[in-house]
Amino acid sequence: MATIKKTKSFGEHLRHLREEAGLTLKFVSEQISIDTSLLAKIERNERQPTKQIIKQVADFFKVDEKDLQNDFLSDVIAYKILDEEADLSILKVAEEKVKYLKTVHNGK
Amino acid sequence: MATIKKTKSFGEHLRHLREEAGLTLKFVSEQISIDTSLLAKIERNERQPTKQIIKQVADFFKVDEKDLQNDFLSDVIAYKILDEEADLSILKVAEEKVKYLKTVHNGK
DNA sequence: GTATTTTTGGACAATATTTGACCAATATGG
DNA sequence: CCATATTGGTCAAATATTGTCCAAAAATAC
Repeated sequence: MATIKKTKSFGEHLRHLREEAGLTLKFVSEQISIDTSLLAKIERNERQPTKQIIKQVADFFKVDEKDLQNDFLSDVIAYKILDEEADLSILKVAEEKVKYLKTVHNGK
Repeated sequence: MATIKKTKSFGEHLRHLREEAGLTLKFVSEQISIDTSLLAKIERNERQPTKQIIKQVADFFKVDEKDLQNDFLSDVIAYKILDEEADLSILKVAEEKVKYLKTVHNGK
């Protein structure tokens, strides 16, 4: 019960913000000037938000933009892993690669 | 010195396999029937290998296909993080999301 | 119930990204 | 030099993604 759903998907998170504020898709989408259907799809993870949209949403709901961006990025990664049916262990490998690539410093 | 470079990029790994076998790009690319220049780019991480190509390479060098695939996927993730200049901590978040999404089981 | 509002879902053109092929330029090394 | 290996650029074609439009379905209110 006391389960805090920290690990919502990006879309669920968005929806949560909106519903908590008691607002409709139509209203919010108009405020940030995007199509209602597009926002709905983003909440259902059927469309990816652009950085622009993430910024607008963050501003609108007064949450940290970087946090939202990270939330979205971790979503992308999670879905990729599910997609490819890859093992979770590759995250560790990815982490080491990031460190490696950072030191190698070929900012490519 | 005794540093084992476990965390090579996918391309480096490929190149390593090829050079260890003492083979040229031309030869290997002909064996697996892809353009020499394409294979070169893959080794330099300038082109992404298709699953097909990964399979062919794995077969050719007699390495485990799944391993190669994972190697590539972790590369993709690592580059994405570098790209977005995201914090490594999002990997932990991604991990939790994978677990969450698996239980929620909306195999979507 | 039915009217109204909200949300979902599909179709689709527009746009963006990625791919692989081709070929020239550059390196490597006899 | 010459031959062979590798790199790098360009580009059309293939592929993927986007946002819009609109209709269907679901929820909410009356």
